[in-house]
Amino acid sequence: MRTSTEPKKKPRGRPRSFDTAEVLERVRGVFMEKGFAAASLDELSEAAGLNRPSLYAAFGDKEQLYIQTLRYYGTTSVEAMDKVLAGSGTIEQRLGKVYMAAIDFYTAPPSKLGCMIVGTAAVESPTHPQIAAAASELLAAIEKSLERAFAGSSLPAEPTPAARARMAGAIMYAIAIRARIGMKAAELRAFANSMVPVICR
Amino acid sequence: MRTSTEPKKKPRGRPRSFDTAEVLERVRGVFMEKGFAAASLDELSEAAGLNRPSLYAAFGDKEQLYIQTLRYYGTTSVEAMDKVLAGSGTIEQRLGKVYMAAIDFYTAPPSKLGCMIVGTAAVESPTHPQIAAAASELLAAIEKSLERAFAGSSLPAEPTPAARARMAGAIMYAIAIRARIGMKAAELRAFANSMVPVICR
DNA sequence: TTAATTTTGTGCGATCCAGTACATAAATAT
DNA sequence: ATATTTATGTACTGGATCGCACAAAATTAA
Repeated sequence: MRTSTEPKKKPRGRPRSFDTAEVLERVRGVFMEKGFAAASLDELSEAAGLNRPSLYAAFGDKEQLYIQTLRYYGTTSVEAMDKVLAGSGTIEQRLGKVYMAAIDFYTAPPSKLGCMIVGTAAVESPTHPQIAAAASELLAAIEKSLERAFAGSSLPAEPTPAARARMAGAIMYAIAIRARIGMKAAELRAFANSMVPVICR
Repeated sequence: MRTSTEPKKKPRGRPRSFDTAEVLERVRGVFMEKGFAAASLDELSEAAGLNRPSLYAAFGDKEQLYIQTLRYYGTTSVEAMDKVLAGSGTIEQRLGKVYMAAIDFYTAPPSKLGCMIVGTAAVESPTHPQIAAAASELLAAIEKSLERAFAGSSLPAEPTPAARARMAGAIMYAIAIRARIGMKAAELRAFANSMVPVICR
C-alpha cells in the first residue's frame, strides 16, 4: 500500500505528517497493555500523535488498525528471531538466546505485557475471525522459523524438526502467558533454561 | 458452592430465584466467548436469566462477577483434573487422559473457546491486578495438582516433580491458546500425545 | 496564480454501557 | 394481620465510545 519500489513519486496532495511504522509502534503499546476490546480510539489516536479521522483514513477501523499492528509486531518479531537463530553457537545456545530475549521483552518494566499474539489476539479470536486468522498465521511463522533452525542443526532426526518446533513454540507461548500474569523474569529464565536441553535432546 | 452444610436456615426475606452455581456457569459462557472487556452486562444478565440489579446485589460489579466466575471455573477444572490424575493407569496414561479431556473441552463446538484463564484472564492482567492475582493462583493450583501426580509416580527423581509439572502445565496452556486461535482438535491431540512421553521420560 | 488533490483537526451525533434509584413482590417474624 | 427483610424489575442517568461530516491546510499540477 506504499509507493512501492520507492519511485520518488510526488504524492500529489498534502503530505502525511507521520510515519506508518512509527504509528504502528506507538499504537502497539496501547493494544498490548489494554488489549483490543478495552483500547479506545481516543487512547490510540493520542498515543499515535494523530487524530481519529487520520487514523481511519490511513488504517481503517479499529479492527483493521489492530490487525496491521499485530502483523507488524509479528513479522518484526519473527525477523528478530530468525536473526538470532541464524547466528553462531550450538542450537541449544541459539534457542536459549531466543528465550532470553523474549523474556526480556515480555517482562520489560514498568508492566509485564507478554506477547501481543498470545496475550491479546487470542481473546478476540472467537468473535473476530480476521484477528484469529492473522494470529494463526503468525504463530505458524514463528514455528516455521524454529523449524528451519532445527532442520539446519545436527540434532537426531527424531523427533522431527517440525515436532521440535511445535514444542519450542509451546514453551514460548507458556512463557508469554505467565509473564503477562505476573511471573518474575528470573523464574521464567530458569524454566526456559530447563526446557532447552529437553527440546534439543 | 451450594447451600453448604445444608443448615436449613430460613433466610428471612424474599428467597432468591436463582442458584449461584448455575448463574456462574451461564455467565461463564459469555465471558469465555467475548472476554471480560467485550462482555456487556446486558449480555451477562440475559444469559444469567436475571436482571442487572440482581447481578450487582449478588456478585458485585463486572470485575467481581468475572473473578468469581473465573474462580468457579478454575476450581472445578482443577477438581476434575485431580480426579483423572488420581485414577488408575500409568502416569503417562493419566496425563494423556487429562490432555484429551482438556482438548475435548477446549475445542467443543460450535466455537472453540480454549481455557478461560489463558484465553481471557491473561489479557486483563496488566490493567486488573485482582484478575491477575486470581489467574496466577489458579495456574499455581493446576501445577500443584500435576506436581502431586508426578510426586506420587515412580518416574525418575530427576527432573523433579515440580519441573515436570511446570512443563506439563506449559503444554496445556499452549494447547489452550492454539485451540482458541482455531487449531483443529486432531492436531492438538497429536501434539499432546507426542509430548506426554517427553514429560514422563 | 489558480485548480485539483490529499491530509488534518474540530466537533458532532447516535449508540451503547455501567451502575443505581425506586417502587413492587415474596418471604419470615411478632 | 402487620411489620420487617430481602429479592426483583423497570427505568433512568451520566459518561464514554465509535465512526464520520465538514471546513481548513498543505502540497502538486497546469
